[in-house]
Amino acid sequence: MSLVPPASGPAPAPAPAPAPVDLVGPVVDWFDEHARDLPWRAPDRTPWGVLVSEVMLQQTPVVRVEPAWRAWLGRWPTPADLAAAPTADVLRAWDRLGYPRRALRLQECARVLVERHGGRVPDDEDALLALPGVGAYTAAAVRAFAFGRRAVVLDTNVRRVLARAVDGEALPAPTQTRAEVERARALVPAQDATAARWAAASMELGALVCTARSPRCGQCPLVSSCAWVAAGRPGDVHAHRRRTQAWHGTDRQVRGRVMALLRGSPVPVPRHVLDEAWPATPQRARALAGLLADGLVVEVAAGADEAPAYALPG
DNA sequence: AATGCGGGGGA
DNA sequence: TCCCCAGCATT
Repeated sequence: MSLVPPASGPAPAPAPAPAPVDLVGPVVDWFDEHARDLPWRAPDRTPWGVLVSEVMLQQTPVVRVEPAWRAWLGRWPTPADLAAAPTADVLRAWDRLGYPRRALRLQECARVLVERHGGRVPDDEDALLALPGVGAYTAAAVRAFAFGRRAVVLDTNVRRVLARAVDGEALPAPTQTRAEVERARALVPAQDATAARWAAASMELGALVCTARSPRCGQCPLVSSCAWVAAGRPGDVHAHRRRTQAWHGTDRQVRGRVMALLRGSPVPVPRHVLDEAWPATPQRARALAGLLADGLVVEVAAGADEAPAYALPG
């Protein structure tokens, strides 16, 4: 067989682009060996269980989600169960997973499922995206992991794997770009089952091997083709644009303090008790106003000559 | 595109 | 200490 075009006839087609290295095969094979045994991957999982796990995992690490997820599903095994629960119970069960607005939205989501989807989780992309607290990532993840459907699952792990293996960069850009989504889409296998497997496998590789710090390249199924390794593992070109989120003394810390106080109190908390929780008055007022606006805290009517008290809603 | 939004644990 | 973690909603 010769690659030389015939001397006559139509002009030769332009040389085809070099065949892209297969990322899917090695990563899926690696996953078959190294996948963690997580409860939301168990055969008896439900779509609702998968959805709950995905919402909890939005910015909270797996090790902290796992026990919370077990307790949550034991208490509210279906959307109808969560929809009927007092919101204060929901926020207390959320405990310290962080970003308690997620708990509020998860309950709103359960109520929408009951009212508009017969108490079931839909497998339709648009229906999922319309649910409170469900964005592009979560909708895709639920489709892939709960229903085994093809979806573009692009989370922080997959972004990092592709930034390294394909772009040769240490870390992806701080904010996700349209081009990244399109590239990820082009990589997703055509078959539903394979696509769902690739989604789980690429995320797992990022979580266990291709980690943000101290990646374990010696254990990586892509090491021989990785552009970042080939380039000598250069530093992060986006480092100058990453701002570290301040924490101490921020409104967020005050909000967290107030929520912890209210979670721990079976009765409404008078204003003066909150005053002791955080001495800086303008900041405390700002945080409280924000919590009230978010619906995470309600003001409880007090006696005629008493200062107001505060509690979790519902 | 940029911000605000919790909390904890490993490097 | 710093930084990262299966993001979302709002501006």
